[in-house]
Amino acid sequence: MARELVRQGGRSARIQKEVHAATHALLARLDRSAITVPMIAEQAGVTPSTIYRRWGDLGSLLADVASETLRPVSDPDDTGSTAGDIEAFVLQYAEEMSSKVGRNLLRDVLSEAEDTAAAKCCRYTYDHLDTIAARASARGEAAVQQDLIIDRVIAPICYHILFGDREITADYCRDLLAALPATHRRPA
Amino acid sequence: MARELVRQGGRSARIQKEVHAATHALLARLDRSAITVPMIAEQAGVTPSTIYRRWGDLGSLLADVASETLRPVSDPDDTGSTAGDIEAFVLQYAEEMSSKVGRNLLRDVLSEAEDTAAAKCCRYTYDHLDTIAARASARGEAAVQQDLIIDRVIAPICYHILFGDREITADYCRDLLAALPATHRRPA
DNA sequence: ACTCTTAACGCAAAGGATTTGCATTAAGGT
DNA sequence: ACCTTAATGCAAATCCTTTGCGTTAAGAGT
Repeated sequence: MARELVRQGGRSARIQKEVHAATHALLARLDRSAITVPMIAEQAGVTPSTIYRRWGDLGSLLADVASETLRPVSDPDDTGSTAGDIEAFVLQYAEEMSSKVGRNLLRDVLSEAEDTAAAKCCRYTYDHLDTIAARASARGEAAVQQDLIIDRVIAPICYHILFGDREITADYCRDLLAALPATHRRPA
Repeated sequence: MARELVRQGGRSARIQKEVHAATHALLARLDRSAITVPMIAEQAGVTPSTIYRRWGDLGSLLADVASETLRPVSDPDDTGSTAGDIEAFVLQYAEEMSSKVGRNLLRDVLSEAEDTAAAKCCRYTYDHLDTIAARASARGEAAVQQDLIIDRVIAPICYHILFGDREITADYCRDLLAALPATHRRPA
């Protein structure tokens, strides 16, 4: 993970953007194992030593980029009901993460010893559930139990993606959702 | 992950053992990020190129060693009841995996693109549950639902270890177990 | 037991990646 | 506008990784 910079404006910010963009571009057309720091540096128009000094090594840079990629661009869909919001969010999460690129992003984020990137990604999930919970309370619906959704739905999805011991289908996700307490699921 | 060797006896086997042992020894006294292939090679008394040719890179070797380390040395404890067996197994799993070394092993195993090591580790868990299930059926107890234990207990434990968003305590594990269907838990 | 084939290894040179010292540039504060 | 120093660029030094070629020994066949 990148250390926090003291100077965040101008050149530093521009270089960070260039390096991230270069990494994306390379990830899009090359296998992860074929990508090197000097390659990224060249594509970004910086010297390798800049990347080494800011990010430490390739793994940290990839983790940083991955956690940035996984940052949600918008709030989860508002379907009108809490159960619907949760289902929509979970299905989208599962689809995104179980794809080949999603699995790679997950791996990059989780394989760093410094778990800043992992914490960031984890927070995105909690944030989405917060948003859904806020809507629920605005509608006067029962409170959303975040932890239960993480433990009973998100966690098994991640487990199977990482260990590769089963396919993540929409039906499987719906089964997980159906096993939640009644306040969190759609009426059957 | 190591490719499968055509010749498995004599020298090859000895070298594999030496390299694994050397990796263990280094892992025990150095930070993972400080370990290199040449270091392992020297400690094992082989040339680096041998390691590169057999394992490909450091990550694959570490994944191989980690999956070997995680191989269980014995069957799960027989506590006399299925619920007891499950609880004992889960608590031990959680303790082993949530420790610093356990977390590192998990990371090493999961960060490889080739998921042979991950599949191996995953299988160990299933095998243990199989053993517990066989005992249950020998005792005439209800069948153990493997998948349910993976999804509802093992998966959340792994999720929180990997993302670092909460401590894994014995109480937390027991809470997960208590939420299982009655046939899988201890009487309250 | 002996031979044969070739997988796996050791060695060393070549090719890259990573680190580091020093000069330069430019953020952010005065 | 000036000053301090964080962050970068450059290049040399170091270390890791790959590769060609000769050697060793595993496993099959006789």
